[in-house]
Amino acid sequence: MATVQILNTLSRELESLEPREGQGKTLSLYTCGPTVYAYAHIGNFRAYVFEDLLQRHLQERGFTVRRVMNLTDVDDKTIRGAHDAGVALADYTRPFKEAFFQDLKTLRLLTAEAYPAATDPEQIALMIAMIGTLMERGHAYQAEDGSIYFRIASFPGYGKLGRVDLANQRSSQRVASDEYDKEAVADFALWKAWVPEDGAVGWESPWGKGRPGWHIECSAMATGLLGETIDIHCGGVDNIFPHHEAEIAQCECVGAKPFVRYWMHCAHLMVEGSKMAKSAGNFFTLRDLLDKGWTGREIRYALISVHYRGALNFTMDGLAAARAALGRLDAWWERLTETAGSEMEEETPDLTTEGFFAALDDDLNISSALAVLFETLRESNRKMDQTDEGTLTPAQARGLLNWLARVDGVLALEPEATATIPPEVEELATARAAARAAKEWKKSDEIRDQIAALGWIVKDTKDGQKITKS
RNA sequence: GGCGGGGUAGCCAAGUGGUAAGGCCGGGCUCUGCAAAAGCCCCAUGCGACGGUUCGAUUCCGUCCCCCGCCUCCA
Repeated sequence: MATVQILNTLSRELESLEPREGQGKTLSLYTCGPTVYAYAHIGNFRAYVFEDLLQRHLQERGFTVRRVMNLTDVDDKTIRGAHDAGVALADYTRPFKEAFFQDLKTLRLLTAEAYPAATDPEQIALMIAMIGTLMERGHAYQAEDGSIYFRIASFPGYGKLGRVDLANQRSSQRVASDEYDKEAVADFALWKAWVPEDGAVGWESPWGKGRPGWHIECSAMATGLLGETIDIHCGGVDNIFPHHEAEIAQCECVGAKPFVRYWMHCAHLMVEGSKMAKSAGNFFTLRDLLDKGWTGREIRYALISVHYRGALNFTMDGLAAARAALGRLDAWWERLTETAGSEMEEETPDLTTEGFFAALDDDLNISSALAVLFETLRESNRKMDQTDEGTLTPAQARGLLNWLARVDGVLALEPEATATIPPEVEELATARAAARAAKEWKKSDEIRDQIAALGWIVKDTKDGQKITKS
């Protein structure tokens, strides 16, 4: 059995993914979710698609994956958004949460075991309890503004994930302005005391009314739902520091040792060669792309086909390339299905197909995996082109289809269910077939135009007409 | 300034101390009444630059150039 190797951000080394003692083949996976103050953008989805690929491949390798993803539904941006819209916080975030779940479906992302939200009462209670423990142990303190801060000086391990030496940091201007109450500039908020701008948003706590800090949210949810030690924790590289660093500090000071065994981070994406930014006009939500006519699976392909640790340059050309590649895959799939016919016995063709999974074992080397897929496509097509003894047998085609089903368990790129052809189009097609049989080409072409006018495309193949939606 | 990722054909992108996967585009051919689709074939003397080690380097070492990210709440 091959082992799955991944690059652990903590060690910066390739490590074999092994479950904990006594956990059988179960791995827990915590993934940082969206802040629901707006529609998630294509950069966010790059991370989610990477995590989905990871989960699916682990499952293919026989692991049971317990995954949790959080929803941040209270922070400065959501509060400001609700205030500007003149609605309650929950009413402001609800549509974005719903949209998020729709988007997950569009991109064919597996559903997590739980999607805890920061404002869930039980999560707030967990966070308060955790902060209480940190206070008792001297890892946190209340500042003059009433907020609770984590005392970084009390945790020597701080900086180990991001390899950050706090003594050697350039002081940035945005730190200096409002953080006047803290013992040290790097100390981060665990509990933010209520201020008038918070309006109706706030929860009672032993330290007064307020709301949780961002970092404590993930710490509480992760350990609360998955246990003190999490196997894998993922996110974007920008979360390494300070977010994940803070999570480690909080959890390990409360008792989890270690908090996370394997950290994995994906690189950012760029759009048309530059950093995605609203001001640059290259900022896309998933919806924006759907409106431009791209499909979820095309976007999924474009996002999944570049190794997660490399910067991904997301472009319209890239989407077009995804569309073309998928079209080729679809045609092949269909051809294999026809060749296999009703044959159910499978025969393993003489092609090195297992390399697909072996490539993914190597830190999710998707490029090599896709290379195996396309090489298999070409070689089997070559066989199907041959009419004599070199041809692909139905049993071999069945074998390839079974392999393809496993491959697609990981890639999730199967064609959309074909739309049913309306009766009037069906009738026209029959008439056209008759005209073609009679070699009445002009009539045949006219009917083709009529069918096109109804939104369908006719293609003549050696096996007769094929009708697809335009 | 510190830390990290990266520079491979028109575009995207693997990879290896021994002579460059794969995808898209492009070209050719096959199929075909036409069209479209599809299939097959072809497409990097070279892997940011310059040195060095080596029988041999894109791959190792050194120097340099460029791009991107993080440095306190952005995937």
